[in-house]
Amino acid sequence: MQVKSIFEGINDEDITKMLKCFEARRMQFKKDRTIVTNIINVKTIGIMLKGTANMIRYDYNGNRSIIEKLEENSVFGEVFSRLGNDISVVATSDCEILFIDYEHLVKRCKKGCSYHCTLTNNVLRILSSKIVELNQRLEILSKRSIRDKLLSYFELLANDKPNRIFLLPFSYTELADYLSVDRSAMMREIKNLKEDGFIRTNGRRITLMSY
Amino acid sequence: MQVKSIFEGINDEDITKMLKCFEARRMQFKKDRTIVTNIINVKTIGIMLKGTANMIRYDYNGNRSIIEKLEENSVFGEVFSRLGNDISVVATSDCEILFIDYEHLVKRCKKGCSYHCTLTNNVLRILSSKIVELNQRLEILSKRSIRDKLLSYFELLANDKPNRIFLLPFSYTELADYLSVDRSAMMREIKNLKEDGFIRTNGRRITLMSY
DNA sequence: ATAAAAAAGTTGCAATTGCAACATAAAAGG
DNA sequence: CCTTTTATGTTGCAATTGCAACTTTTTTAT
Repeated sequence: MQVKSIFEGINDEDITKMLKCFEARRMQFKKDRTIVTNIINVKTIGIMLKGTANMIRYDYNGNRSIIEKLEENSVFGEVFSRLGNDISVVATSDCEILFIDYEHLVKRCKKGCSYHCTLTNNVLRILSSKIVELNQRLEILSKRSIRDKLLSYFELLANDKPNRIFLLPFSYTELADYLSVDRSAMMREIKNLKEDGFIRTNGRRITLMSY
Repeated sequence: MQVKSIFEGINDEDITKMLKCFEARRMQFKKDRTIVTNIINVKTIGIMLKGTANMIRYDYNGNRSIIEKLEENSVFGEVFSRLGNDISVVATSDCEILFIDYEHLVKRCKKGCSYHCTLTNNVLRILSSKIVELNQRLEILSKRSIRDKLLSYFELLANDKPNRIFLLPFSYTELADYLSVDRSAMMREIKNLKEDGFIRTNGRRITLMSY
């Protein structure tokens, strides 16, 4: 999530107070370690303080799906995504995560601290933007062909970039898992898109040609 | 959405007060009328008081996607779904909808009315359950074959039903649009599923056999 | 620096899917 | 009640996709 995190607009002093009040836990994970088994079945949310991770799922055929890419300040957890039994979060770099129980976050403390209001609004904003993201992803996955999936994803990435040049946030292998298609079929389609003049590529730097 | 609506847990008297405070508008729509053009580009949310509707999108190939089925007490709007330029909501029966500006809903009024807290928590709960729904849909659409899409959707529907018998909430034509697949290919696959003993059907009443 | 591992890139082929074009059944509308 | 529309059900065929099996390139680790 691109959001400045849950504590945006709250001063450091208050954040420190809250973290104590919420019994927040700070944890560190090495690259390639699985993060989420620690918080499963609990209404806990994680805030990525440093590093990156992928939220992934393997289906019974062994196909990997990348559900979400987590970056700095990303917020994740069962409330934000369906962190079901078969979903895990794997660190793609060394990272540091803050865990907070969702209940603490939402249930206003009796003192009615002023910053609680800001906090709740932040959570609302995060949930809203999460919904927007999910809908974008749905729009992509609802395309019937690999070509259309690629094009609508690229359109999303190129949208606000000058000259419609953007950097793919994935490796091509990961991109296939993100789009839920076979990697080799996707590579073939990318080649076709290049030949048909829809895109130009230079590694992960892609230019989406204006039609 | 299955949620009891935004006002759950708030007494009728307070609701009436709030509706005035929020400048809520009540509108009626005949079957097959488009609802959403009225609220587009505005941070307005709709609460379905009576009737049903579909949230749909047509892509440039003319394929219809059913994004969501709206029922009584469903809440919809840009905050809850990405009601973009190409998305519309069409009444599938005569219906009555309450429109409220989202800003009013979230921004606590100065008086700090007690029920505002309940309201905010309700909105949070609705957004959370919306996210769960979107993730379920994503899980279905991320399946690589029509067969797996059907099976995971049926699994969802059968989950809490006795004998795993459930009623399809769609016509088969709509189901194809919901799963983003070709209708005839889907019908063929349903036939295969029957022949292979995975399901039994009687119209829209489907039994998902235990494996 | 070099070996090992991962990613990118290819290709043939079989399986699945979408498309078009139907027939039949059911529902809606007057 | 009859007509018209919509939904369901089928099928052949062409196009797309997934799968498997590779080679080449790039990255990572020692």
